[in-house]
Formats: sequence, structure tokens, C-alpha cells
Amino acid sequence: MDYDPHEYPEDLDPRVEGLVTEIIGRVADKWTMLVLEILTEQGELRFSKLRAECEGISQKMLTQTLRAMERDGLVIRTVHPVIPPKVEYRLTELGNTLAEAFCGVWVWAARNVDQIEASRAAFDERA
Amino acid sequence: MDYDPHEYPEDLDPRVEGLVTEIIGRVADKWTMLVLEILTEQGELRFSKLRAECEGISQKMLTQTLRAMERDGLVIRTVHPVIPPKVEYRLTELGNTLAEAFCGVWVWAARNVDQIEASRAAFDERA
DNA sequence: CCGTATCCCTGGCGATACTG
DNA sequence: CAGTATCGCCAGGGATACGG
Repeated sequence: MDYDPHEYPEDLDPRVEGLVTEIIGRVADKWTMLVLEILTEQGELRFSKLRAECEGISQKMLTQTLRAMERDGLVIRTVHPVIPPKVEYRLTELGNTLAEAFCGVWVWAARNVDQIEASRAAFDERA
Repeated sequence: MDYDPHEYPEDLDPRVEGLVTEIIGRVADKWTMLVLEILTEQGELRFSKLRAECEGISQKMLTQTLRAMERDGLVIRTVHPVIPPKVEYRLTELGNTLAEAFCGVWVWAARNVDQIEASRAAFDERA
């Protein structure tokens, strides 16, 4: 290592900048955010319940989203060895902190829905 | 209207829930977040400069992203009637508040890069 | 019930060329 | 320089069927 990372503010360190962008890209997608929100509110849920909550997600996408989240250490997947199978998902501590970080975005969106709709209407009017 | 919206916490109001989800989906994408970040740090930028900062974005995607952000009221587009054309973009007040909301996510990502990488390595190992 | 595998197709996105 | 238009690709994601 050529330099002390503590010389740089976290988000300006060129070593992590690319990684951060990549992680943001991974995590900032519709379904991930929704799963995060749902698990935050409802705690541990089994696959089918989670799917029902996700309104319109396909089984494929939910599985895919959960796998990626598990890989990133955001959720814990618990398989209960019973028949029929029962698999439950809950957030890790890391997942909880991410949900917390995103919380501000949800609040922002809820708070500014009207203004955004108005802006869109005005924009579409001019065109 | 059948009920008083003030009876519900903002994010549980069924009328706005769908809209919020839609807005999140719109706004939580890689390029939007990056543009938000760049304009926050650098203030007003012209198209070409912004493109250079966006490392790997195509002209099409940048135009598209900026249009959508303008429509949502996140950026102001200023056309200087000179030759050659000069167009500058800057955040609106709404854009600034969104950037602020996303700030927590950037900090989270920067702070947890190592843990995420470790989690991924462990996950891939088990497979 | 949960997950994988296969097929298929739409639409997102890059590349390129062209205009004001 | 900034933006639009057109073409073409290929990957994301739905639908379906099957397996543990």
C-alpha cells in the first residue's frame, strides 16, 4: 500500500470509490429496496409471504434478489428441514443499517410526492 | 375521498404508497445517483463536463437521465444561446434534499465496503 | 413450498450518423 | 457542443415446467 487511507475522506479515497459505486449500483434497485423495507417492517418472513408483499415480483426475481442480498451479507436465509419446505429471511445487522440509510430516501419520496407530480405535469405540458 | 389521510403515517397511506414506490424506482438508479453526487460536489456543470465525470456513461444515457431528472424537478437546465451551444445543469432545491437523503447511503457503502467484500468472498467460497 | 432450469422475447442501451 | 434519430444487439426478466 502506497499511502495511508486515513489521509483521505472516505468517499474520496480512489481505492474505494469504484467499489462504492459498484455497491450502490447493486443495492439501489427497486426490488432490493422494497425487500429491505418489508423486512424492516415485518421482521422475519418466509419466501411465499415475502413474495406476496412484493406486489408483482416474479419468483425468479425474488430468488435472485434474495441471493444477491445474502451474498452481500444483508439477509440471513434460514432453511427449516420440514416437509413442505419452509425458508425464512431476515435482515442482518448490516442489512438493518442499510435500511436505516435508505430510510431518508423513503421519507423524502413520501414528503415530496406532490411536488414531483406537479413538476412532471408542468414538464409534460411544455412538451 | 373516503378517509382523512392524516389518520395514517405518511408511508402507510395507501394512496401514496404506490407513488412512492414508483418514485423510488425512478430515482434509485446508478446514473441518477451518480449525477446527483457529482452536481452536489461540483455545483453547476455543462453537459460535456458532466459526461466526463460520469466515467463510462454514454451520451444517450446521460441525456436520458438528465431529462428524467429535469422532469421530476431535480435539476435545472440552462441553455446559453451561443455558438457553439453551452448547456449547464445544476440541482434544484428538491434535488439538493434528495442528494442529502442519499448521502447516508454513500456513507454506508463507504463504511462497509470491506465487510461486504468479505461476505461475498465467504459466500462464493461456500459455493 | 422453495428453488432451478429452460425457453423466449421485449426493451434498454451502445454505436453511429446526422442537425441546429 | 448538445441533442435527436436510427439500427442492432444481447441481457434482464417473465412464463413455464420440473425437481428436492
